[in-house]
Amino acid sequence: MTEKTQATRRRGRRPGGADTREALVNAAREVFVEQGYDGATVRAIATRAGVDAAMVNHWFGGKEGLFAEAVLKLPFNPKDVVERLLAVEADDIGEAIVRNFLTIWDNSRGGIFTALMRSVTSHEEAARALKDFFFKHVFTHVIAKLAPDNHEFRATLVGTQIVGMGMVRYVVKFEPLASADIDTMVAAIAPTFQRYITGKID
Amino acid sequence: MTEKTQATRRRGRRPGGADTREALVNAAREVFVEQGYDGATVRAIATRAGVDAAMVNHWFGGKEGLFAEAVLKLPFNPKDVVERLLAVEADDIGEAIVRNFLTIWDNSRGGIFTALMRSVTSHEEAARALKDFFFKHVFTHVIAKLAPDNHEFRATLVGTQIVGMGMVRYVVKFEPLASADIDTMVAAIAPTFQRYITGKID
DNA sequence: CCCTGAATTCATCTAACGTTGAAAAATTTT
DNA sequence: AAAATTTTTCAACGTTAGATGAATTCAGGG
Repeated sequence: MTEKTQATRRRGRRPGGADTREALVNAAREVFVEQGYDGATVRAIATRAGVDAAMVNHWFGGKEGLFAEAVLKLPFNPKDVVERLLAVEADDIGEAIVRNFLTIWDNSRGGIFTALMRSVTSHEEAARALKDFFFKHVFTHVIAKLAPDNHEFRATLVGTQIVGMGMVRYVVKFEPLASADIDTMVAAIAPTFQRYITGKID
Repeated sequence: MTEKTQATRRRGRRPGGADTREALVNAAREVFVEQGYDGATVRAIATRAGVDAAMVNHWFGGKEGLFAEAVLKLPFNPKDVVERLLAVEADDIGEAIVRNFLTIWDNSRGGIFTALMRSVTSHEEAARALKDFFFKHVFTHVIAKLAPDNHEFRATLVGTQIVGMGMVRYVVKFEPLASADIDTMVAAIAPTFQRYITGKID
């Protein structure tokens, strides 16, 4: 089995357009998701990418640089989400939030969300990144348009329910919520978002 | 400087009733809070406790045992919380939840909560502990008494908002929510809990 | 078609980790 | 008070991590 059709890897530059850099970023995303920052080893990432561990240093200056590139550089495409959220009527914003985020996160079976939370709880830089990027750029945008007052406080309230929803569904995986279909989640949670954005909060 | 008033520590049993075990548990709680499971080193914990790292093995069988003892053994006294929550009227349960949890957690400036989340996101055992212990024993108790139906689903909904509240307030520390006083938090979030427990969710 | 530079692997290096076993001192038991 | 037990430090081991420098191979410009 596993007949050696290829010669044993020799050193030196590899032929063809093999994009080592991209292979590393993809592998890193996977391994960071599965293992967290500390648990993920440079060697494991390099092995999965099919290259030598030294390439991490060559291309990213080290593990930290690869992490910044692979995990902190948005796996959740905020532009699209913001656009879709800005398109809905004020009364439908709660439902839109639940649907959009659950759809995105369910796609990776929660892996991306879990990785983000692992980073946020274990990595100072990641917590700042989430704060500045996610909340400030995504939410105050949407909320400044729809909320009557207290934009910033309302944005943080929305944040609590978003993060909590993901934590229970993907990280702690508490049933029956972890397996609930999206319609059920919408019925239960959308009113919370709706009130945090357009309702009375004091 | 640093005149050596004490003789250099010699080996052998120390005189007096110095409780090494307890010193280790306390130090471990601090270091696990600050560094998470992987980041916390046995040596750092032992140094803070003022003893040798080998004592961790002697008293707890290893790092894992110390973690179980220091972090997984309830820093939140569930008995008291459950009692207080069971005492309130059905219509006041939302406010009671916000007040009780924020009061407890604010006491440690969020350190205990942060440690728990770090453990939950990085440690399988901790996630299970939170699930079985916190949700099942604490919430289904309170909720089974007050909720009309769907006890388990309602309990998980409550969980989402509790965890999210703590994550934004203590871990990500997003303002203005992180510094909001408890009355403000009650006004904003209590209705969410109230609805998750006694309201319509489908 | 050579020659410079970029890409890649390999073999190490150093540092840090959790753990262990033996030695020594204090306490407890007999 | 001698013997047995418990507590503690110390030195060291085996592992594993991220990083590095030299050697080697390919690509591209003149």
